[in-house]
Amino acid sequence: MESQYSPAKIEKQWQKSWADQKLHETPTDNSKPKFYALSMFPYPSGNLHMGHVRVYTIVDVVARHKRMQGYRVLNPMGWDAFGLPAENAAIERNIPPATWTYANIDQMRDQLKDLGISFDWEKEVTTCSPNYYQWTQWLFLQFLQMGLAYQKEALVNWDPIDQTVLANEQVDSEGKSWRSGAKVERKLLRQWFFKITDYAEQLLQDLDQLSGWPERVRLMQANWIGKSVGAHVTFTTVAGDDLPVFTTRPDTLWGATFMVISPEHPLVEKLTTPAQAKAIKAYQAEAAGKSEMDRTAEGREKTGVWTGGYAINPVNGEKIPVWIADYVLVDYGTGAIMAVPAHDQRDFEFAKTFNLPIKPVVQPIDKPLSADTMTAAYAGEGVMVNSGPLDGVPAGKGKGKSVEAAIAHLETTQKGKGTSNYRLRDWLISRQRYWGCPIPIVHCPSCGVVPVPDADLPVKLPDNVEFSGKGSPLAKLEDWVNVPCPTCGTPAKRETDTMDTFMCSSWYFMRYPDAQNTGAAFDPAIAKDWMPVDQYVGGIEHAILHLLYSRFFTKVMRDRGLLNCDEPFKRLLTQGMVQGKTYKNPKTERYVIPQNIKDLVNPIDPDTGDALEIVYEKMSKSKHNGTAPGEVISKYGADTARMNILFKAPPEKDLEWDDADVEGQFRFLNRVWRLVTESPASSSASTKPLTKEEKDLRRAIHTAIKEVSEDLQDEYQFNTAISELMKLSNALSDSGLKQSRVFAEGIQTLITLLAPFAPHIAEELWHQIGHADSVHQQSWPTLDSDALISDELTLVIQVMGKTRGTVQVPASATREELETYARDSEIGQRYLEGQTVKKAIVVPGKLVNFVLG
RNA sequence: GGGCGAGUGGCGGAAUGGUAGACGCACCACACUCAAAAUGUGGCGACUUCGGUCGUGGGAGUUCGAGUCUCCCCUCGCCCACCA
Repeated sequence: MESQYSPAKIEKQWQKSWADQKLHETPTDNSKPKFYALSMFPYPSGNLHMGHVRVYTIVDVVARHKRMQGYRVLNPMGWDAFGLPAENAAIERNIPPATWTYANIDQMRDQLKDLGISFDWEKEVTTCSPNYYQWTQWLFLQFLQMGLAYQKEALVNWDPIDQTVLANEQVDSEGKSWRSGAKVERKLLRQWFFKITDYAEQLLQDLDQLSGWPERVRLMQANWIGKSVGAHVTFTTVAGDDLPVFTTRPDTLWGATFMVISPEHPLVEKLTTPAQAKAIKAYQAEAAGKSEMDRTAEGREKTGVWTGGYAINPVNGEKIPVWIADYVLVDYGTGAIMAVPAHDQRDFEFAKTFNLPIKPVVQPIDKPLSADTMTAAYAGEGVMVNSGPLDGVPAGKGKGKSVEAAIAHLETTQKGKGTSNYRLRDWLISRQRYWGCPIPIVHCPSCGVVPVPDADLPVKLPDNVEFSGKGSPLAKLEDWVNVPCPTCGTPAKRETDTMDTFMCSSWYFMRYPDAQNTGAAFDPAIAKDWMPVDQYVGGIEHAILHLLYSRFFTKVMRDRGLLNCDEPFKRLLTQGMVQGKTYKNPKTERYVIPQNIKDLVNPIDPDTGDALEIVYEKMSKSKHNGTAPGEVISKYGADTARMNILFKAPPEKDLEWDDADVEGQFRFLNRVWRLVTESPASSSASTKPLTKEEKDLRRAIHTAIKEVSEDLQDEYQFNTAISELMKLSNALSDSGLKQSRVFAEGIQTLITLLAPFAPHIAEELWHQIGHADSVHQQSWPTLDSDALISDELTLVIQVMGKTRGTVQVPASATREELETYARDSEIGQRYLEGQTVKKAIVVPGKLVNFVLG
């Protein structure tokens, strides 16, 4: 029994035992309440890193705790397996993407199993497997049927070397492709889109339901959706074409002195006069070469060209010039603005640059504005002037009255209407890539866009593809591309674009509860039972895209009758980054490899002799600051790795990983091991009343139950939960009550409370103290609140709000008695001698504060 | 420019308006050892005339009492941003 704690020996053994017992399989017994624990599934890069260890450990503690609380828990895992790295591997190493991906998955699955995470592997999903992407394709067709998937010409990032579209995230801040390094072009291409904008208002409104989400994630989503309230106003070109604009300041319509439309606006050509044609063409060409990043950079000088054309202001019939400028974006609003230089800073700068008229229509009460003397646009309060029917209306903060009045005027005169505009744009889902889910569409010369019939799904990715790195390999496969039209049978061509991988990850959590279903994406009854996810855990980097897309999918599936929840994730925990310890030379800005440093406390650069700074930064090879989870596990065991990552910081905060700290956690587990294994196998079965020492120990035990339970209840505070376990362990060691039944209760409690955090050692010790069943199938310890009651309490004595000392008093003392105890105590006498007590503030159970006169 | 967070010992971090620094790391001393490691015990905010005094980024305020609440300022981090 008194062997040494040897994680290598026990961890493998228990992992196997749990798998054999199918301990983590999702129960099918619906009598228990459900709890769906979900962690963001990883991209199978091949190696687990510390960030993975952190998420999956967190979700595992939650899942194990919920099981012990009597829930039926679903804790699944899968692989976000499509994506560029597999194609790059194929190009660089001549390995098929599938082979590379599946090998990585096998390796990472083993690494996850080494960590002892209680995933139900029966529910595993892999997005690149045909039995998964068949249903991604089916979902695409549902969207198509619902009118939520469409094709349109769009300006996209085009890499001229690799000949593919790139996502915005794949273009660096200098507008270059992350892979080829080529300057990315803006190219107008026919692409597939999802109409997420139809759900913009719901996606915004329903953020209010998400009280279990971090406030900042909700704000980020709200920012991203970017609702602005204003009016849609139709200007007319002199030639008679409608030229609508969106504005948040319809009250300033009378101050519009020119219009600006984006260089890509469809009316540019028609508006341009022959004299201006050359300048316009040149400007358009220049704008096309710039990435959106370049065009929208702050502080840029205003540029633009007059088309030579004019438009009519609908409210006053004024004829105003129409310019093009790249600060107006084609895909925001209507791609055109009315410019009110007197009250909008951008318009003001533009007017100053090109010497265009400025006409104030809001006058501040105190000092009137004049177009000649203004140095900046005025956006403050005032009274409407020069604005026809609006004259005299107050324009204030929030622009209240004047905006309402303007909208009312526009609506009665039918020149515009109040509306909202969103920053959110439709989701471009097509990619000219091989390693993605094929879009199940056939383009037929006579029938047009034809969906592949459900019975013919999945449209499988062909094997034996050549990877050159230039363009989409699918487009070059003649015998794959050429197919008969599903409708008319005449020769037609397959869609060669694949889907954005975010498509695959937008519904994986709906698939998990029914992961093995071969006849449907999921059984709606099963999905309705398990959804929504009760606790989602993942990185903050997905705060916008993945979470927004998943929310969108959920709403669409609900509208399709396949789900009955509005939101997919009831609670969200965004865990912080795991940073590594770096030794940085502040002079040379270089990172020094730790092995070269002898003194780890006051390190010196071995090359230059400079003192090094210790800073924690994101783990990366170039900084020599990565620690592979496998190294920690083989040296100290998974339990120590888990404990350290949970203890070092609260889950939402960035965590500074230092290999040296691991020792501390290993020491703690060793102490627990010795505490348990060196205790007598049986304790006295006495029924005598408890001694004071026993009562004290019992209070420590139940305090631990209370604190750990609370730390796992609302906000997850694993770090303080573990410190409570340490306190309990210390209390047991210090108690000297090894023979007592209370001590036995303490040991049993300690092991049970420890189980979610360090599952292997808890299981081993549970068996060592004589149990045959699994600790993970025990009920979570129940709190005996009577055990928390103490006969005595420590009364704090304050004088004028300053703490002067404490005194032990009976817990039953009344207010008056507490005051007397404090006054008569040594401390009280010392500080109150010769003083007049004006009043005494008594906080029962806490303190007495004497206010002197 | 707009919005949201956060600033506590050498370090990570604890603190329902009520003994600031729990728990741990590092460090120091002692015990055990031929020695080291491991382990155990004790110490560990600063100043101090050993009575105390000061101390949670800075400044004011509310309160019997403020790390915590209010206002102003500083610094750092994140999100959005020529968004009409």
